[in-house]
Amino acid sequence: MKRPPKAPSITVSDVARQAKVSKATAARVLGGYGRVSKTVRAAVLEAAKALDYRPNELARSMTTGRSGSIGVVVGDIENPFFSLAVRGISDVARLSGINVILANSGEQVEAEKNAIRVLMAKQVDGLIVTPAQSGEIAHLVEIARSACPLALLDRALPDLDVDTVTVDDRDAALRATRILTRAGHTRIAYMTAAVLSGDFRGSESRINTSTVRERILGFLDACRESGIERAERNIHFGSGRSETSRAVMHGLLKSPDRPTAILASDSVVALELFKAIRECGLRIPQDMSLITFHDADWTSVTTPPITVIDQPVYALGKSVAELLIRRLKGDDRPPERIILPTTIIERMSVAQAPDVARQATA
Amino acid sequence: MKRPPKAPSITVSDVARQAKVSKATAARVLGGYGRVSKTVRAAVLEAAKALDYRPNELARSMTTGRSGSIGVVVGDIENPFFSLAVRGISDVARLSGINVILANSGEQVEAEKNAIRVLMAKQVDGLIVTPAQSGEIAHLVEIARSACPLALLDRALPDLDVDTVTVDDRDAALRATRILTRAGHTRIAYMTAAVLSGDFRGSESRINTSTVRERILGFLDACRESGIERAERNIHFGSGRSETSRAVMHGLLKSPDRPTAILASDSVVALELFKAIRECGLRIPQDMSLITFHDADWTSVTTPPITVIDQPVYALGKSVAELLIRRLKGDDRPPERIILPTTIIERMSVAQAPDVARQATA
DNA sequence: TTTACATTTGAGACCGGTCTCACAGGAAAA
DNA sequence: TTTTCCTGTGAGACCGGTCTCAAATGTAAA
Repeated sequence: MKRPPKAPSITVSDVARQAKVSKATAARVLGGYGRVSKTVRAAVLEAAKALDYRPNELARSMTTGRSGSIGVVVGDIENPFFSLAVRGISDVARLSGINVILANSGEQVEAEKNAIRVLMAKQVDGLIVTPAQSGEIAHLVEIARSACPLALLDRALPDLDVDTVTVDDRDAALRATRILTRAGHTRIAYMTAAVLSGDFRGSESRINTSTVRERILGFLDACRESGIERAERNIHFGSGRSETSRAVMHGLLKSPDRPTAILASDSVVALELFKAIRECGLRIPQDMSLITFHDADWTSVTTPPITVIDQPVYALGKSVAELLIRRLKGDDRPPERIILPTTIIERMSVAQAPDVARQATA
Repeated sequence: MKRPPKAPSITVSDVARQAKVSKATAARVLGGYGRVSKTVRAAVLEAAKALDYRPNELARSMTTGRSGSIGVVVGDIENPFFSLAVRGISDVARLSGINVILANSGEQVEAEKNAIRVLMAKQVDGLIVTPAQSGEIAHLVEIARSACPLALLDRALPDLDVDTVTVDDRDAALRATRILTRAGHTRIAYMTAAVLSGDFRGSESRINTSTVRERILGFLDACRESGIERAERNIHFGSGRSETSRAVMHGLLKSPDRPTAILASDSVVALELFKAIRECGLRIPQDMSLITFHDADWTSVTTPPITVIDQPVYALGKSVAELLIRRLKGDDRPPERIILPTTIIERMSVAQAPDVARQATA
C-alpha cells in the first residue's frame, strides 16, 4: 500500500492544546454537543480560527455511525429523466445538510449490485435506488432487512415493501393510448427500452418492474376497451439507443403492417423513434402518430411538437428524498407507496388513423 | 445528539476471533496487504464469509487518509452538458474504483464554496470544479495550495494554475461567427447565461471566466474581421431560463433593429431562444439565423435542425477525471491545460442575411 | 551444530473524532 | 453548616480499520 505524504491536518487535540483545555472540552465546542462555559467556548473557537481547524467528517462518522450522506443509484444520469430526478433529490438533501453520492448502474444489475456494495461500505445513511431489473432483487431485499433505509424511485417492486415513489403509470398509459384509439388507430405499438427476461407471451405476469408492467397493463386496457385484439403483439422491448434497436425500429417502420401510432416509454426512445420515422420518410402525424412518456424539453420544439405524458419528475426525486430523510430521522411508520399523478400535454403529434381518414373521405 | 440503534456490524476482530488468529492477521488478508500463509488466508476468508463480513470503508479511510472518492461540483446537473460530462467523469472514476460525490452549485459562488467545504470535510481525495464565477476564487486557490488535487472542468481560471480541460472556445466562436458573417449578417447577437459582475464596456478584461471570455473574443474577432463595428453592443449576459431573461429575449427580438443572427452559448439558452423566436412570429432561418454551442439531442430534430458547435462533452469529463486520477496516483508534473477541439455541425438554421438577400434580388 | 536470514504471526499504537464517567467546585435546599 | 444537586471540565475508552515492530518459526548456509 502506497503512502503518499499525508497532509498533517489540524485536529481537536491541536485546538485543545492551543486553547489550553482538554481534548474533550475542545471537542465539545467544536462538535457542538454537551455543555461548555461561555469563556471556554470563546477561547476554543478563537484557537480553532487561529489554527484554521477543519473537522474531519470521516472521523466523526466513525464514532457516530452516521455518514451524513445518502447513496443514489440511477439507471443513467445522462437520461434527462434521471438528471432531473437527481436534481430533486439533491435539492432536498442539501436542505437537510445531507449529501449525495451518485452511482450509475447503466441499467445493469451487476453494476447496480456493485454500486450498492460500495455505497454500503461507505456507510451511507440511506439508499435511493431505481432498480434496473426486477428479477434479481436479492441484494435489495438484503438492504431492506438491514438497518439502512432504502427507498425506490420511479419503479416499484411488488415483493419489496419499502418507501416507493412512482407515478400512475397504468392510468397514464391508459389515457395516452385512449387518445390514439379514439383517433381510430388500431395498429398501435408500445416501445420500451426495458428488456424482458424470457419471453413475453401476452401474460404480464413475468414483468414485475412496476413501471413497465403498469404501463403495459394500461396500454392493453385501452386496446381491449376499443376492441383491438392481440395488442400484446405490438409491445416491443429493448428499444434503446443501440445500433441494433435502431435497426429494429427501421424494420418495424418499413414493414407492410407497420403500426400507425406509437407510444414510447421515455423521451430517449421517443427521440430515436422520431429520427427513425423521419429517416423512413414517414410524416408525423399523418403517417405515424406518436406519444411519449416524459415531457423532455425537446418535445415542444419539434415539428410537429409531440404529445407527451408529463411526469412530475422533479417532484418524484423530491418525494423519495423526503421519504428517505424522514426515515433517517427515525420515522418508523410502515413503508409508504406514493403515486404521483401525471397529466397529458396534447400537442400535434397525433392524427386520425389513415384508414379511418380514408373511410371518412370515401 | 440522538443515538439511533447502531447496527452492530461484523469487524475484523470478529472475523479474527472466529478464525482463531490475531486481529492483525485477519486484517492483512481482509485488507489485502502484507504476507499471510495460504492456510491462514483460507481460514480467515472462510470465517469472513461465514460471518458475512463487510469492510467499513470509512474506518479504512481514517487510517489511510484517502477516502477513495472525488468530489465534483458542477453548475447544474440538469443541464445536459453537465450530465454528460459527469457521465464521462464517473465512467473513468469507476474504472479506477473511485466514486463520485456530486454537488450542485446552481452557478452560485456561495453554494460552490459551501459544497467544497463539505466535500473537503468528507476527505475527498480530489476535486473537479466548474467554477461558477471567476471573481471569487480565493476558496479554489486555497484548495490548490493544499494537498488536495484540484482540476477545472470546462472553465479555466487564468490565475489558477491547475489541471484544466476546456475546449477551444475562442476558435469555435470565431468559426461559428464567421459562418454568420459570411452569410452576410451584420447584426449578430451573442447570448450567454453567464452573468457579468459589473458593466461590460467592450473591454473583455473584466471577464475572466475563460469560457465566456474566449468565446466573446472569438466572436469579436470574427465581427472585426468582417468590418462589423461595435459588435460588443450585441453581447447579452444573463440569458438563463428565468422569466426576466425570457422577457429580455422577447424585447430584443421585437426591437426594430433586432439582430438577424444569434450565437447562443449553450443549448439551454438556445432552446429558450428557439421558443422565443417562434413566439415572436419569426422564422428560422429566414428571419433569424441561429447557431448554438453544444450538440444537444434536440438540435437535430427541430425544424429546421440547428447548426451547432459540437463540443466533446463526454471527453471533457473523461479527460479531467483522468488528469485528476493521475494526480491522485502521485503524478507531480506541472499542471496541464488541455484544450479539446470542437467541430461545427452545419445544419439548416443559417440563411443569408435578409438585407443581403434583398440586395441580391434588387 | 550453529549462525544467518526470510517468512509468518501477534501485540498494540494510531487515525480524529465522540462519548462515558468521575470529579471538582458552586449554588440551592435542608 | 451540612447535604444535595447541578454545572463544567478532564481522563481515557472507543469506533474499525492500518501498520510498525518484535517475536516465533522455519530454512538455508557455514
